[in-house]
Amino acid sequence: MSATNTKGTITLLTQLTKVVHRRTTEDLLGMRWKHFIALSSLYDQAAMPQQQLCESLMMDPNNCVLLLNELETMGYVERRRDAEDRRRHIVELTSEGRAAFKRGVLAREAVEDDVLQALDSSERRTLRALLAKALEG
Amino acid sequence: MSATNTKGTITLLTQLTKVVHRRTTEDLLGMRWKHFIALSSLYDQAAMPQQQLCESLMMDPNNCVLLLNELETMGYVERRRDAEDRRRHIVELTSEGRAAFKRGVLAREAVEDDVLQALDSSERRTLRALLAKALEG
DNA sequence: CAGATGTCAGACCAACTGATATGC
DNA sequence: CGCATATCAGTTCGTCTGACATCT
Repeated sequence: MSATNTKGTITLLTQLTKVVHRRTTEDLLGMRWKHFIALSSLYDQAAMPQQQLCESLMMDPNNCVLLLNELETMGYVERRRDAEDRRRHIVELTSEGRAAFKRGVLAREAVEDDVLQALDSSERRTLRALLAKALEG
Repeated sequence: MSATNTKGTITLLTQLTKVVHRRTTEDLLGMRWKHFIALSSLYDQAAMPQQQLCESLMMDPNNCVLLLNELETMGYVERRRDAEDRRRHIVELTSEGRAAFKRGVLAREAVEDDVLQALDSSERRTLRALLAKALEG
């Protein structure tokens, strides 16, 4: 085992994520990071069952409840009962939530530029593609 | 803004890190992830000032104290006063710590294989290089 | 004395565990 | 009744803040 090989890919991954979180301030994003991630999932598919949202956020259902409580208080999402199965809640993005998310995207792009400044645009595309591929697998 | 572009690179980064942490159990690694990261820094450079260690771990000094207390209790590191500047502590990896780290590396490699299974070895090398480059910048 | 380093105690936040309520 | 979904309370964990001690 060489000295240069002691920092594995997932160690680097963890450390870069730490840098991202340090630089993504609530002021910059207009909301907390976890709220932004949640809105991000809802933006692509405006209404989805609460459970499905939890899964896509890799969050356990208990935490998801608390998160949605907060988002609902902020006026960014709404929960309504599924008519077909009244145990389920359908989560919907409000127009206010949609607008807040769009504002956040600009902030995220700024952080991304900052954190990935050492990479040119081709390298960034490659990085993004590799991360996406790893997550699919 | 297209729907497929709403998940930026740093969002994917965050989510992949989440997957990693879920799969890196304490049992598998033989210690907690944060302890492993600390030993990793000390492995390359067996003795270093406490403050420098904190910085390389991107951790604030207060937390670093607590972390080192734990590692010292486990018998993996030792702290001694710097003779040249008695305010400073030099942190040293013990032979026991060295051995525990080596065992952990095997576990980490297994998790890495698991998490990055969708990527071939060339893609993994590329990913690792891009992450390292971004962290240097 | 001022500044640097390290230590600890307390507050604070985020995540997990277990119990409860409702509907299938 | 057993199972699924959602909710909340309590606990636990990790991190941050502020006060203090030591040393230059």
